[in-house]
Formats: sequence, structure tokens, C-alpha cells
Amino acid sequence: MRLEEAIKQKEFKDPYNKAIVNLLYTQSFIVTKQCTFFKPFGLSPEQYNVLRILRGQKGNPITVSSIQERMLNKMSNASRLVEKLKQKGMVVREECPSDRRQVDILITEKGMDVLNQLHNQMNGLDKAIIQLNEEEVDQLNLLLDKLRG
Amino acid sequence: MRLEEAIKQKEFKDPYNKAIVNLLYTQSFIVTKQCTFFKPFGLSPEQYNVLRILRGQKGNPITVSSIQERMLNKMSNASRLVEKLKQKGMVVREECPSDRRQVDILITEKGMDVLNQLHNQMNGLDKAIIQLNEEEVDQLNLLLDKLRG
DNA sequence: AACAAATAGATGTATAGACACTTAATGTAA
DNA sequence: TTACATTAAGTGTCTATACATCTATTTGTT
Repeated sequence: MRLEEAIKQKEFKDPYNKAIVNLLYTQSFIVTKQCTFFKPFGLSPEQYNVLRILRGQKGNPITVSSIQERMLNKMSNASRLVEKLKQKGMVVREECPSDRRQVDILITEKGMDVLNQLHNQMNGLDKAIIQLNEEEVDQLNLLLDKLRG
Repeated sequence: MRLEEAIKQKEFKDPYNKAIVNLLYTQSFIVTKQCTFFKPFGLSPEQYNVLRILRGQKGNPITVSSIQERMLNKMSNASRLVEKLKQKGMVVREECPSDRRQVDILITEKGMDVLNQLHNQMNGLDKAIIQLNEEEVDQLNLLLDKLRG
């Protein structure tokens, strides 16, 4: 559906203004679908993202601030997300011996299990959400990377 | 900056997965800039959006549910956003005479003043955020509209 | 007219984002 | 080595999203 119908707005000031609104609307469209998918696993999209970052470490610990750097939303709060995941038994926290200000985070077996289950059912989800062909997706990625300067 | 460097992730499962992550990351990039801009005016991006919807009515009242339909985030809560704007004196609420379940919302002079001030300083903001030329922005809008099916 | 279903809006609660601030540990320089 | 600045993490507070539920109307059906 064209953005104009989706938000019942006849026209935009210019294509740049439409692009801003289009990006915000499309993000909401995606997150809504992701929430529905993650909910049965007891995870929010951001919690999933943190787990995914931890799995990417392949067994090596990572500090809270390094998680923060890798998060999609730089203004988010890795500290509290990690706490939520710890309460669910999906991560463990260990004091870093070389610098006691830092806290090492590791994904647990349970966390890996949940990610694997998710991963099995996730196949094709991204492709189902994005109604574009291969060439168009590549084009979109190029434009988004360029957009941010 | 390429997404890979921005979130320190070497590679993605496929271009569709990268596109999902790219859209979420880019939205956060935009909202961060918008927050900075709106803050001096005492508005959040969503509150601004509601005001903009009301101004688009050109003096005609609009119900809470119609505002909801026009919002970027369909899962948001127009009722509470309107309440926030009312507390700031930027909108008024009137019981709808033809259907007492409904509530008519109107933007006030003060609300219009804030929007006008904003609008004056806003010139070029969208273009400053989006580092694309005219042709590329049009292309992006086409792809986003198509993406959602 | 009576009553169930549907609708509009408000509200409650959990999670997350934006941003300031605190505390503890480390680094640095007089 | 003491003093000050910096850094890592956690916390507090406000706003917003996600989603369920509640209340007051209105509508539709019999």
C-alpha cells in the first residue's frame, strides 16, 4: 500500500519529507510483525538482538558497553536488557578480572536453545516481510547505507 | 557509514536480513536527530506528528480514532498523546454531539504557533538528514512503498 | 422495547527509548 | 602519591509502544 493511503495523507512537502515518514512508518510495520513472531518465545525484538550479539561472540565474553555499541538503537540501555535476559536464565554476568568496572556477559545453553528454536522457525520470515526481489533489496541496502552519510 | 561498521557486524545471513536490520537502524538514526530538534519546543516526534495531523484538518475537528488511523505507529496510543498535548494547551477536546462516545479534537492557537515556529526552523532538516540526491530519494520511496506489499 | 454485539475512548501494565545522574574503578598528571 | 578527570555500569524519571481490559455509548436484532 502506498504511504499516502496508509496514513491517509494526500501529499508530502517534498520527496525528502516523504522518505522520512516512509522510513518511520516502515520500521513500525516491521517491528509489529517481529513482535508477533518473538512473543511466543518470551522475547522482545531488542532482547533477541542482544542474544544474537552474544551468540556472535562464539563463546567469548563481551562487556555491556560493547553490546551497547553493537545495538541497533544507540540510545537504548544494554544494562537493563541484559538484566531482563539474566532473569530469564539466558545470559550470565561475570566480573571482569582485568578491570573491575566492566562486566563480562555470556550467553547460556538455555539462551542458545531459544535462539536455535527461533532460528528454525524464522526461515523465510525476513523474505516474507520484504516484498522485493533480490535486485531491489540490494538497491534498498545501498540507498540506506548512503542515506546516513 | 556502512551498516556493517555501524553495528560492528561482519556479515548478514542474506540481503533481506540486512535490509530488515538496516531499516531498524536507519529509523533509530532519524529519530535521534528528530528528538534533538524537537526537544527545545517541548515536543516528542510523535506529539509533533499528532499536531501535524490536526493542522491538516484545517479547522475541522477530528476524532481520537481518526488520529490513530493517521499515525505512523498504528499500535501507539492517540488517547494518551492527545492528553499530553491538552496539558500543554496545544489542543482542546470537545464531546461530539452526534455520538457521545466520540471526542472531537482541535488544535489551538498556541498549538498552531508552536507548529509555525517549528516549521520556520525546520527548513532543510529532512534534506540534511537524508544524504541522497533527488533521484535516489524517489527510488527509496518507491522501494519502501513496494516493500510493504 | 429489550438485549446482545459492536464501537469509542480511557486505563492498567510491561517493555523500551531518551537522557540525566550516581557510584565505583581506573588513568593521568602535578 | 594525592587530586582530578575519565570510564563502566547501574539507576531514576519521563515518554512511548504493545497489548489487554474496562466503561459508556450506540447499533442491530428479535
